Amino acid sequence: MLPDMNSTASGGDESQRKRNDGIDNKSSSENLDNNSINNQELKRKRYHRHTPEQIQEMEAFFKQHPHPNHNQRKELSDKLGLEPLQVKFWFQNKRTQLKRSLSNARCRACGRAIVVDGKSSNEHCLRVENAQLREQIEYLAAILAKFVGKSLENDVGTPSSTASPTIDTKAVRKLKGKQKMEE
Amino acid sequence: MLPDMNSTASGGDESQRKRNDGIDNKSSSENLDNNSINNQELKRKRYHRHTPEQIQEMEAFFKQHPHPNHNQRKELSDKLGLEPLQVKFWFQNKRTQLKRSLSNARCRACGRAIVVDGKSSNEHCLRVENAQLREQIEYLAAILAKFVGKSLENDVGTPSSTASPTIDTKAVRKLKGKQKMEE
DNA sequence: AGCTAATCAGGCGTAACAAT
DNA sequence: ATTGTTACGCCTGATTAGCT
Repeated sequence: MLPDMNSTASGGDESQRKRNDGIDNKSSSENLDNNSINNQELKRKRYHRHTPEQIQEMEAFFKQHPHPNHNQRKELSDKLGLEPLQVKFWFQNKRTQLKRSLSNARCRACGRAIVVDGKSSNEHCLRVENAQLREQIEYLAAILAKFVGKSLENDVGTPSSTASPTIDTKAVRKLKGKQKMEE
Repeated sequence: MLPDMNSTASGGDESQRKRNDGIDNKSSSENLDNNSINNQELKRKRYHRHTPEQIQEMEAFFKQHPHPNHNQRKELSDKLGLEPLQVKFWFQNKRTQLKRSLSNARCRACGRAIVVDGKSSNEHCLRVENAQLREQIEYLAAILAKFVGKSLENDVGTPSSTASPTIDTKAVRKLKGKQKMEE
């Protein structure tokens, strides 16, 4: 099923596609390409679920190795009749899901809570806080970078334009909520 | 998904190596395993540096827009004779580099071993690190305040208040990845 | 609604390589 | 040997498409 991609001769593999820069041109109907339908019928995003066996097997594997490497993925895909890429997707989504479910406990005020794989909640809280702090530093640094230009280098005395909507980073997105970037 | 971009038909490209956007194939190794001996020559990674003009131009752009969107990237690639993907890479690398240079904090009070690759980052270290991060934030905020004056609405100086639902972010991820599995 | 497969853009780490 | 630059892989988080 899935197409495969890749193709380079060397062997490798995996692929991930990327499409490009073009943004979305595709909006709209799925296939509008009238003339070439021949492409691949596979391409469609047909909804489909993996069989219970496949899921079971993967789930079992997941318990031992939440982060399979390419060999392991290949092995699995091979055994289950899925493509490596699908296996990869599955694990990714699984991880996300797991994480989401783990974070229902709240920790914010650090009132004790979840235990993330064996680490004490205390340590965990510190780590979280730490991560947040770092994020914030990143955020600040980003803004600062915009004002300053690039630190050393020529003079930087002209921030003149105050309006710079794009500051980026996830921190910003997170802080500001959603906001499309324009420009 | 698939296939790519043009893959089908087009055919021909080869001239310059990668043209597409999607580029991604190749295997390579990740960390641990590498058994294939056979491919070595194929994998050549043609190395080359962009010309001073290209760099200069991009750098200039970077100052104004560290995060160019597709259009901007395309425009640049067009003007400079690079592929969009290369431009993308360049900006990515540039951002990383900048960030690195901005954060020289490191854990010095703690004794310098910020990440002990085994599993022993104690609470103490975390706490110290934490304090330093706060200090750094304060510092950055102060500088920023000078540039911005008063237009910041939300206070930046108070971390934990920022709502970020995600509990484990990069810090955790880093730890997990590095230490494979514990326990 | 709630799930699940797949996609996209971006970040991090790192391999490959050139220059010092 | 170290550092800097280009390129790439894998990952994550957010979204989208398609069921149930």
